[in-house]
Amino acid sequence: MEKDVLTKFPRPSVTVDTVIFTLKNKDLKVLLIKRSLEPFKDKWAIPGGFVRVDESLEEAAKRELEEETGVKGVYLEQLYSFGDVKRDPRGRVITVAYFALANSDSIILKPSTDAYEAEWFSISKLPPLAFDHKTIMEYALKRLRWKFEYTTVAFSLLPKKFTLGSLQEMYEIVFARKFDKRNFRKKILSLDILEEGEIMKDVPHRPPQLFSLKKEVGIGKIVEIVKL
Amino acid sequence: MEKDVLTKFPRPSVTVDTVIFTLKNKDLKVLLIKRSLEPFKDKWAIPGGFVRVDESLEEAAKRELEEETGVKGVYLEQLYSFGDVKRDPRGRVITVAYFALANSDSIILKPSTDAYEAEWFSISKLPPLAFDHKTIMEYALKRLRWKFEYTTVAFSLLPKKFTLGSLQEMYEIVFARKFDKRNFRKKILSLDILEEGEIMKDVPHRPPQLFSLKKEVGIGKIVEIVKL
DNA sequence: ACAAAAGTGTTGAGAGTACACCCATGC
DNA sequence: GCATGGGTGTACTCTCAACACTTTTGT
Repeated sequence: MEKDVLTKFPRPSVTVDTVIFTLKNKDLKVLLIKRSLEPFKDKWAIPGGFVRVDESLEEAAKRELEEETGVKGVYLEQLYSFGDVKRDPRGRVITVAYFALANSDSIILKPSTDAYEAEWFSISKLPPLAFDHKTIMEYALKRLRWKFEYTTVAFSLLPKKFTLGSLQEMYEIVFARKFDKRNFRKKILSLDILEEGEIMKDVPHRPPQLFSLKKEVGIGKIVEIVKL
Repeated sequence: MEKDVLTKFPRPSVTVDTVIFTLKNKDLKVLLIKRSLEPFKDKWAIPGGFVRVDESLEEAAKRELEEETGVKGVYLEQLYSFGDVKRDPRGRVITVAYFALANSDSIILKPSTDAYEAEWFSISKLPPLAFDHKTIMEYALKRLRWKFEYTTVAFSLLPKKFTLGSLQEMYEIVFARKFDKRNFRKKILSLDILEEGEIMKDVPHRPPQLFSLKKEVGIGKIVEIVKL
């Protein structure tokens, strides 16, 4: 009797789709895969797949992410669930979207196979996307900017040790605007979330101070990084 | 062939659960229903139900909400999706949680039936909850406070015309602290989101100015209402 | 007259913004 | 010596926070 209620209703399929951001060549990029099957054959899509019965939503997202990028331990958070009746022409499919931030140095993309091609796209030059993935992408970008403004997630896109210059450059890429160098540095340092490391060597200019995020701060902490 | 992929994986059940907040007797309340069936028989739970194949997630949440409270047109937004493997002992059930804000004057609770009882609980005196509903509730409360701080959603809990006093009282209830009257009024008025209405009559004290939210502002707009 | 809530201004502290030049290194 | 990013301070403005008394009405 208890289980009856679960079988009484037709069940939708559930997928997870993960928008994976990285920073490459001074540009903000997302990973897309080219579909090799109908529907939307040869269109680009956000990587994802079906949730298995023995894994949680987050586990599913992590598994798919690792399958696609060979990377573990990236920053991952749930974005939103999309469940319009007709979002997938094959039938009723609800997707739980995630967004991830990966340091591009640590990513080893699986080589493209017959089954699919994967490629990094600049967010300013996205191709047409399958399903409702354009909506998901817009949602992810909004969330990314918000997270950059109010939390420490940005540091997950940088190596452990970084310069204030590279941090500022990253913010300028994500917000597509310049910040005043003195004000930016003053603001970041006043947050008391960084600790000094060594001085970088062998650079063709004045050697910069390296910083790292204080261990006790952690990724994702809310701190109002940038007040525009 | 296209449909094969949907049947290849066992499909989970999908529900929507909606945390419905209201303001009653100077207290922040949520609507809970008492379960009449196992599992968790006689425990209190967040109202919800299964998503039908022919309705979107939001439509499902609206339908359930109307069934429970007889109210349409309340503020409703998606909260988060919870999908731990063992969150429901009956089997794999993923729930998409919503949160809603309803003006208590406009709510007509369905009378309790054999099937279930519904009751408003003060958020400071919640009973033990079924499933993972405690987690969902905590999540909803966090989101509520955030939304009050940064957006205009609060106005959906008030009648169309309200006094600054009642607005401040509501904020004090939600944040469980006092605000300075002069600073609060100054801040709200400086946002330029209100318009003046009549003067309230027949009150046993100085008659207050009534205000309403400017039509062009709308519920949910981001404005940094309160900077604590 | 008194109870009850409405209404009203000023000041000091801290944060945000605008702005320009010198520094240390590799080549 | 020159190209390249790194590093630094001040003055103005604006917002936030603290704080107490008078007004208008109904009873």
